[in-house]
Amino acid sequence: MKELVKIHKVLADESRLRVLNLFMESSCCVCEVMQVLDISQSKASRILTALHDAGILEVRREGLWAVYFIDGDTMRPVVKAIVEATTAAFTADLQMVADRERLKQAERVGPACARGMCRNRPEATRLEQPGQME
Amino acid sequence: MKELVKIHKVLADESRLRVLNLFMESSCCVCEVMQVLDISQSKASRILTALHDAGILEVRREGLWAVYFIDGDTMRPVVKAIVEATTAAFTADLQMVADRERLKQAERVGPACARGMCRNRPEATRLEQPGQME
DNA sequence: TTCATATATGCAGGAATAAGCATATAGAGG
DNA sequence: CCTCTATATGCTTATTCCTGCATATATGAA
Repeated sequence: MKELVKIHKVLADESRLRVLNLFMESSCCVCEVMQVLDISQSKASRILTALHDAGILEVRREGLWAVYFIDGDTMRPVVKAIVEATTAAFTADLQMVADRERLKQAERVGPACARGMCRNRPEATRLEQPGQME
Repeated sequence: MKELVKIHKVLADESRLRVLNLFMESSCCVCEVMQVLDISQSKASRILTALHDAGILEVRREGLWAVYFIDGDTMRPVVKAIVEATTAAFTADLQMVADRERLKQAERVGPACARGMCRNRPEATRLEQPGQME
């Protein structure tokens, strides 16, 4: 009951839905999410944390990176059913398709690099953002 | 996309979930909802309106009563899938079972009667509310 | 230890939401 | 027309939510 409210609450936000959509493509870390959606680092981090708290995502640490991912086996059945019903609607959505496409081009570099402020990899720049589509 | 946000937003509330649960039992009107959940008339009305706006419930007018109901055929597939995944979790929930049970005892009388202020049917009293269960 | 980089989080302002109260609307029946 | 009853809604207040900014924490390397 409380769990149901929590799940729907976390999915009742456009940005969080867009992030969830990325995980249909692959696992990703904070830096990739912020690149693809062109959002701030804190926002990306909070979204991933929220999806994790709701039992949708798992995390593992890989060096400096926190890699979030979906694990259908550990996900609770109720959660899984709702997530699947939701992601099913992503496949055909233009915005979502574009996001997943952009994820493929994202590099696993951090916020500094993504902002072009990294001395070690100055060539890593922010991904191009298309105009809003709806 | 906008639709997905809307659906999850309307389901991200305990009272609205409890109301949705009632429709697994049968169609109902505002007065029955307010009796079973022991909430105000305006709150019951707003909840039903919200579920209707989200495309979950339909309405028909029966005299003075507005009868809301679920129509699986007219419901949009996305909505239907999410609603079904959600209601599946209701069947085992104690609170939900109790609510559905109480709905069977509810009479289709209006707010005035439910408050015991109706001259024509003074015997119609508010249903007993059990202690909070979780 | 100290630095560099990636991620998490405390805080504050503004926006959206929820609920009660009072009132408006609508149908049924004189 | 008027009255009664059921439902819808405008207004106000309290609370919750979202986000940016700044800062803290964590990991790896020198």
